[in-house]
Amino acid sequence: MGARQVPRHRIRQRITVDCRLPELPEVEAVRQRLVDERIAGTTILSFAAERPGTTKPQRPQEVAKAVRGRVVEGMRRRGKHLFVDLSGGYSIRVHLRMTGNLRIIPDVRLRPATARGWFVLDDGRALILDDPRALGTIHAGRLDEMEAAASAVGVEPLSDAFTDDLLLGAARRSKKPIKTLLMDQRAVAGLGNIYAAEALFRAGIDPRRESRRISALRLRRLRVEIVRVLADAVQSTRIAYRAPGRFGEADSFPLLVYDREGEKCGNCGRIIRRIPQGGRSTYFCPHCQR
DNA sequence: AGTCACCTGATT
DNA sequence: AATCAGGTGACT
Repeated sequence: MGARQVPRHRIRQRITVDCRLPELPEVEAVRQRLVDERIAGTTILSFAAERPGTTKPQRPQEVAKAVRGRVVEGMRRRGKHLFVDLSGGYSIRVHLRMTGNLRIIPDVRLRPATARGWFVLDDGRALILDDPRALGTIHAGRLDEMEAAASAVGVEPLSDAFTDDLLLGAARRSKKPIKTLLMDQRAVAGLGNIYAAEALFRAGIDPRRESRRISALRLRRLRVEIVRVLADAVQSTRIAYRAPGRFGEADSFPLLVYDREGEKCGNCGRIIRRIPQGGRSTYFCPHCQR
C-alpha cells in the first residue's frame, strides 16, 4: 500500500495488422489470399499432421482419407471458420483459434517447424496450417457434416441478415454484459476480444452494461459501428496482405482502445482502463462509454 | 453462468 | 519461475 500504481512501462510492440489475432477480418484476409494464390483447381494428394490435437476428435488418417484425390473447388468463410470446399460434396473446415495461419508454401519439404497440418497439392505446392501455439484445428468430411459442426454460428455481421431487429432481439434475450454477448459466436459471427471492444468504444457503450438494458437507439448505433469497424478492418487487412513490404502503421487499422491501458483516450483524453471480463481483458474509456 | 484446459512465446 | 495472451469446448 502507499505506493500509487505506476503505469507499467510499455515494451510490448503494438499489435499491428500482420500479427493481429484472427477475428473475422483476419480470417477473411486469409481466405482472399488463398483465392488470389489460385488454390482452386488443385488436387489434394495427401494430408498429414503430427499432433492428434490438430484434428481432434478425428484422426489425421481420417482427414487424409476424406481429402485424398479431391479437387479444391473454392474457399468460404463462416464466422471464424474457413471451409476449403472439395469435389464430390466434401469439405475441409479449419479454425485458426489464436495464432493460426492457413497458407500456401512452394514445397511441403520447406514447411516450418510450426506447421501443424499439411496438404500436398498436385502442382507441387502445399497448403499448411502454420500455428506456433498449436491450438488451430482441421477437420474434413462430407460438406454437410462440416457445416453442421459450425451450425451454432450466428448471423454474419457483414451480411444483409444482420439487421437492427436481430441485434435488438439477441440483446433483449440476454442478461450477459454486452461485450460478452458480442463475443458469443451464436449471436454474431466473427467478433472476438479486439473488435468487440473497438465497436463498443465507437458506439459509446460501456462493455459491462447488461445487454437487455440497452436502448434500441443505442443498439442501432452499435450495429452500425460493428459493421463499420469490421468492414474497415477487412479493407485495411486486405491491402496489407497484398503489399507485404508495407506492413505497419500506414496500412494498419487503428485500434482506439484495445491494448491501450493507461493511455489517453483519443476522444476525451481520459485514461483508458483494462478490466477482467469473463476471464479476458476488456479495454474501454469509462468516460466515453456509458 | 462461471472456470478450466488446450498451447507456447513473450514478458515480468 | 510464474504469469499472461485468448477462442472455444468441456466441465461444474
